[in-house]
Amino acid sequence: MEPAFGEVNQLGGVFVNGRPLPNAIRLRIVELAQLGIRPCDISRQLRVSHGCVSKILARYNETGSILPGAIGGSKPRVTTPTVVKHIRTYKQRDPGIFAWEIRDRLLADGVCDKFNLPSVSSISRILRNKIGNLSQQGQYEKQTPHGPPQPSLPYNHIYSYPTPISAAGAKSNKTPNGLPTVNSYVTAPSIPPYHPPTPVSPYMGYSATTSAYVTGPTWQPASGSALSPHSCDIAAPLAFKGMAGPRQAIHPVSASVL
DNA sequence: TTCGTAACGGTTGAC
DNA sequence: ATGTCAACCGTTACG
Repeated sequence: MEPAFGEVNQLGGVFVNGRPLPNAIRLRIVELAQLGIRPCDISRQLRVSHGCVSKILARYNETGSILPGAIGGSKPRVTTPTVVKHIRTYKQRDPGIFAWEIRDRLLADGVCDKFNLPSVSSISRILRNKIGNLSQQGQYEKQTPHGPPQPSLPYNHIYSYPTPISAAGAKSNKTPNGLPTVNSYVTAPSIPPYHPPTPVSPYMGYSATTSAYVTGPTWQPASGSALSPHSCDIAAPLAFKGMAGPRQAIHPVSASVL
């Protein structure tokens, strides 16, 4: 269960333990830094620990992305893209093939050795989840081992912001009623750019300050920064220029195919 | 005083 | 359907 309210840090800011700061704040941190504000001042102003400011800024400098890293999941240890590809081929050539036969073939064909040979149940799962109806394949093509570091934009209903860029983060995967909202942030422009200050925001400090809502011109991050080169079109994703570093800053749009 | 970072308690999600 | 576990989270405290 997600907490309805977060905890309060030493600076009076609200956070949810174990969860990333909302993108609105992450973005604000970067914006302020680009405006020349010192990290320690950003920390105080936004009531985010300096450790966190430091980390977000460092990551931004390194990857160009304000997004948190991919949380959870596990790397496929055996079901690499190559393996999946072979399994698909076997299945295409012989739709009636059994998982254990596929397993044997992977070994026989040298696709896997005995150490990385998927179990029969893994193969079954691949068949089920990644290949399924062979007529509509292809969606799983060329994924990095960990898949796209699915920017965990989700969650956020507890921090909901009225800032213009909230489009980038104000999205929850599972709505309270359990409806899986799909990629709402991609189509974010459809949401009204400005709700008046939300009364629900637990971020007291943030919403209280005058600078909080980055209203109007103020928020325009200087000259064509990486944040929003063009203020036109899709608001959200622009914040994430995709110079993929080691961490692979993936563009939210491309990351959310489905 | 500022800032980088390890330790910590926490959540997540592919397997 | 459920449990495991390695990934990431932000805060705190130390240097």
